Amino acid sequence: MLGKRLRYLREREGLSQLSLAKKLQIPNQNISNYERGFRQPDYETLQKMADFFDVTTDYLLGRSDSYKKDKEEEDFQKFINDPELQHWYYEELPQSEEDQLRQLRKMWEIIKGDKK
Amino acid sequence: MLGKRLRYLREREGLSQLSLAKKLQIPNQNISNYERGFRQPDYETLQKMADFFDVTTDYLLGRSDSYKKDKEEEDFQKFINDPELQHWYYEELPQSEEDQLRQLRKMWEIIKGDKK
DNA sequence: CCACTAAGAATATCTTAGCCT
DNA sequence: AGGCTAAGATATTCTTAGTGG
Repeated sequence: MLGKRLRYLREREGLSQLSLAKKLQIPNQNISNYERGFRQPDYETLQKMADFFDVTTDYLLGRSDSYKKDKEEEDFQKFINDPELQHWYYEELPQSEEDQLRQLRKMWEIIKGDKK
Repeated sequence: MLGKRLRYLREREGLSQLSLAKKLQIPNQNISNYERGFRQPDYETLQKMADFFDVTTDYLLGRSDSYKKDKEEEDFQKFINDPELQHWYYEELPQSEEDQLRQLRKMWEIIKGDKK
């Protein structure tokens, strides 16, 4: 199933196996093997592909027919990538990335308010 | 990252590695190795885990902090698993599963109407 | 009971090169 | 170019115990 999705996405972008391979930093033979279902990429490569095509791994694996990321999650990602936020937040409190994320998520929950 | 998520979900359910292993039909040593990040399950097992805990693979892999499936997709899944639908649809037209899915998706788009 | 460790066996993937259209 | 195939080398996972809390 991953093979079909991968081929679909690649051709959709008008890319050759080789050009995609270069972008993903892997040999083009691997792409061929993945698309034909002869090999399964390791998780790192799977996620590279998901990132590159901007889809979920569930979509790549054929678990979901929707390529879209979770809406809420998407909104949150936009929130934490807001330049303004970065300006007043990140420079203030040096702390672990995990703690930052947890804190930001709480703030986000508050900001979006009663939508919950 | 998968390890953390897996352990979290398992303990959340109050399961031992052994009991989870039995449910997933794999040796309990594998669970231990996955949780500690020494091994990576194949995609089949990954999806078994996602199904069992009812989360996305993106969540398991740590790509998403949201465990929730895409709302739209979830609704669609409910739709196609509706017993009534199965009754009047599946028995009528024998065709490939892919075609069925494509057709059902179109119907679903129509049914949910202007929500789009 | 529960989680972790070890080591050989089994499997899968990677790499490199070549072939076909 | 673009895509596929082959085979040895490499790396990973599985299996089957066994250890310790």
